[in-house]
Amino acid sequence: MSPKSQAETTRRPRGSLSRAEILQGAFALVSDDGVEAFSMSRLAKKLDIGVMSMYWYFRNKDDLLDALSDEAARRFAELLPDLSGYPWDEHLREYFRAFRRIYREQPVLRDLIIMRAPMQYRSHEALHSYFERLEREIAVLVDAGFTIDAAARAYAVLSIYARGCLINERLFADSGQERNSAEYNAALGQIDFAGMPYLAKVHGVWDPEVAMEGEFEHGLGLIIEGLRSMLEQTAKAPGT
Amino acid sequence: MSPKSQAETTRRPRGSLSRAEILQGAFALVSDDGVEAFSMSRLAKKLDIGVMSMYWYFRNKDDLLDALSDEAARRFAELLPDLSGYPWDEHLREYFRAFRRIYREQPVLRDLIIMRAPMQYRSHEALHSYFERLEREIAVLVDAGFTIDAAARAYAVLSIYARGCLINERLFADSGQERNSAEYNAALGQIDFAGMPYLAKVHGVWDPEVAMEGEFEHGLGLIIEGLRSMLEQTAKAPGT
DNA sequence: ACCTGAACACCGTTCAAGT
DNA sequence: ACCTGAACACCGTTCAAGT
Repeated sequence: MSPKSQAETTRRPRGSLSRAEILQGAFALVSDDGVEAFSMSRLAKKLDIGVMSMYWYFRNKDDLLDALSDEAARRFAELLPDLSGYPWDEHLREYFRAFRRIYREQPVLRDLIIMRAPMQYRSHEALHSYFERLEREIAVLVDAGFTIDAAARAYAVLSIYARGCLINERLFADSGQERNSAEYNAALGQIDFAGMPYLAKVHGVWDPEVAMEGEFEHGLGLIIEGLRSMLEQTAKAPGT
Repeated sequence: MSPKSQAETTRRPRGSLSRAEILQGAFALVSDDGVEAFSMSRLAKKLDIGVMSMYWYFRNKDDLLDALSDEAARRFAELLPDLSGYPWDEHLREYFRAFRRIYREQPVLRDLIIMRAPMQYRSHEALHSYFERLEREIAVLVDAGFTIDAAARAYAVLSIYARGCLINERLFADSGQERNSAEYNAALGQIDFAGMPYLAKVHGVWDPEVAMEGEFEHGLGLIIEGLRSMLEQTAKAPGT
């Protein structure tokens, strides 16, 4: 009956398993059910192996997830579009729009990269290609007149902001399902906005659904505007 | 010998337990050992009660943690300084400096508020006092000439940025201990910066320790600069 | 109404094998 | 060298009591 009935007592031959096969299965599992549903037992069952077999290739669960995040970071980098040719401000805007779009379209990548440690590039190759990307982004800003430091910091600020938005959206999404929309809206309905004239006019904005859409774009514009203002000031200042 | 020897067979009297006592114990436990170390069993042992006793007051672990976050949000609000009297830009800067300082000084609050769902204010009172705070912050910006919408969005952008920085610092802190500093630095050492002239000059900045300190301030200044620039443009535009 | 223990289905990992 | 099952110490929660 079960597909196992044949293999019930068979043991996998020596070279039949591999790091790559485990990672591939893990990626599929996280894709389908999310990181929080991922467990060593479930992966073992999916791959039809003993749980302990994976401990030959990975020290522990965390080590496996780290390798998985590294793989996710590689896939993410491949999805970034080529944006050469834009002026610096449009370049930044499009870069971080693409950044957000990719993570929103592929929740696996978001869960493995954004929601886990900020530095996923543990392997040498991944780290190298990350730095190359960074170098190109910094170059765009330096060519536009920013100092190297200002360029690096600008990229960092925008990254943190974009990551913050994605984390916010994620946390809202999975807490907002049952308990919040009910309890939160009930609590919200009871609020008396009489003493809060300003909030009364915008409190529609605090509806998560409404807020998130415009929010990211607005902050992106704000930070780029700050950069433009900074650039103009330093351009005037030195004089000679 | 053990303090339990007396009470070994005694059963707690009816009114001896309370929501407040459980939350207090839970807060202490999370303070001491962090959220990820928190478990129902540990809390029960600490309070010297049966594990199931807590399920009379809370539906489940998540429900308990939600209530705990609500309590944490209340404590956070009390720690915010009064900043009336500052001009709008200095006000924003000081507000979010205080925001970050509190969470850095009290990791419990950070773990319970920043690292969990973005909307912790489930109870009516907590939500109300949050909105009152929001109203005051928006008022500062509206008085300075911002539209209500721009003011609300400005606050949201700065919140997301500040939260993003705190999350980054947190994730770095607990992943950076053993595995990263060793493996990451090893990988970093192998990188050939020959083809990356800009990064070669700033890559000290990417050392987490160095980066984090100036990073927050820089982004704060950048966003406020963007706001100033926006304010000047709208002030000129309408004319009459 | 309030507190509890036994039992269940999970989890990650150690250890001592098997081949 | 590579794969495995039994066993351990945990976890959250259901259920069926106790008082």
